[in-house]
Amino acid sequence: MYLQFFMKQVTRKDEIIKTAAKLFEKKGYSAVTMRDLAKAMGIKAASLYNHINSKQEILKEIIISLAEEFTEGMKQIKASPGSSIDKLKEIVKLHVNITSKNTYGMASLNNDWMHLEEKLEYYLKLRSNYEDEFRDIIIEGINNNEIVDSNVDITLFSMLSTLRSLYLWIPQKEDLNPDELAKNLSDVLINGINK
Amino acid sequence: MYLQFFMKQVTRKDEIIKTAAKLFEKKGYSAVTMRDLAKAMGIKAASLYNHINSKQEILKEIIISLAEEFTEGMKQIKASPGSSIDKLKEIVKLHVNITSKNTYGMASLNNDWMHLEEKLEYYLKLRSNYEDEFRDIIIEGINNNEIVDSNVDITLFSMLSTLRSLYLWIPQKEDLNPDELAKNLSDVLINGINK
DNA sequence: ACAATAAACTAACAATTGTTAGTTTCATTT
DNA sequence: AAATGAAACTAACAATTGTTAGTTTATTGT
Repeated sequence: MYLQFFMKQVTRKDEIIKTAAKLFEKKGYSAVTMRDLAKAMGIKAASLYNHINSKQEILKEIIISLAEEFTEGMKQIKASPGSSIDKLKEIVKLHVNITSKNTYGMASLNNDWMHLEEKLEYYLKLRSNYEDEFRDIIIEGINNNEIVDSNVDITLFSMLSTLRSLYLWIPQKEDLNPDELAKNLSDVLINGINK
Repeated sequence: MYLQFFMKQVTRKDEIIKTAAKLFEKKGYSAVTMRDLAKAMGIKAASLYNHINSKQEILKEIIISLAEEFTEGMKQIKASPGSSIDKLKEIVKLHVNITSKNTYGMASLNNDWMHLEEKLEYYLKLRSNYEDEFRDIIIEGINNNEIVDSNVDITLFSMLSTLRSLYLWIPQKEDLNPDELAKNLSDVLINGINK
């Protein structure tokens, strides 16, 4: 393959994972059978095992790679210059970008993480670290007099809930491009809706 | 039973539904077996069928009653006097109250509605009506110059996402009472966090 | 004491589950 | 032409699934 030097090869395994994510989004991990997945791929269930080791592994690949993307993004934002409000805007962008690229996977991340088993602990650690660093930015903003001094956890909760639900809304709003969505969303989240 | 005239009787079926909701919250509808549910009730799986007709029925009872509660609440808010902002505050209260009373059921409402089958269409209708009336209140507020004229759908999305995620946060914040939570939440959602 | 009722039980079922073993097909490389 | 390797296949498995039928147990009202 003469493309492999500058373009990441899409393996059969990748296709299976992508198709699985689509099915998981509709019915959830537990309700999707290996025969459902095989049918969606146009093959027999047993053939899937030439490419993957287990159903579990598919879920793990979907969720952990996304969780690590968020971790990496947060690390960069934390290290960046700019005000706390700027950093919050960057977090919004991070969520919009990752979710736009992989809405199906985000559904699994949000709804099926409890079925991770061996990787569950690792996932929970990434998630709680992420929330802690998010909270730190809010606290920093309050101390800098940039952010209004209301209940920190409620502020965090409100922003995170909205950002985590993005996967539900982005698919049906194709007219809005990611940059514009991120801008509008930042406006509402940061400035509120009161006139 | 001399209490039945002023207190609603708690039947065995009610206990099963309540226990099921707890299990569904942890692992999702599909991953919970009738044997899991029976074990949690301290009985055998077959005994459940003396009280319920099917696994499906349990899910239906959990979700539809909640959906109808929201529909009824929205109806009252719509008919109430007061500004659009007042109505939005009432919607926040509605969500906080219903979710506080039944966090487990709210998890099913959010994550397992797609498994409703016969009642799916009815549920989807209630939900889209609810969203429409929510949107109408926002639009009314913009026209009255109460609410800032940003993208209506993004405003709706942001508020609804936060309110729908309440079931994830209320259980771990027992110190905060519902009224105070509703007040703080309204503040953040309506006035934003910018100083 | 008797009958009625609620709520549990045992035993079993047909279907579906994730997965394994071994085999075949077919395009590419030697 | 022969060998290789990727990717499909058939057939089967042991376990688990929701559910039914028929029976036993305990409590309550007459």
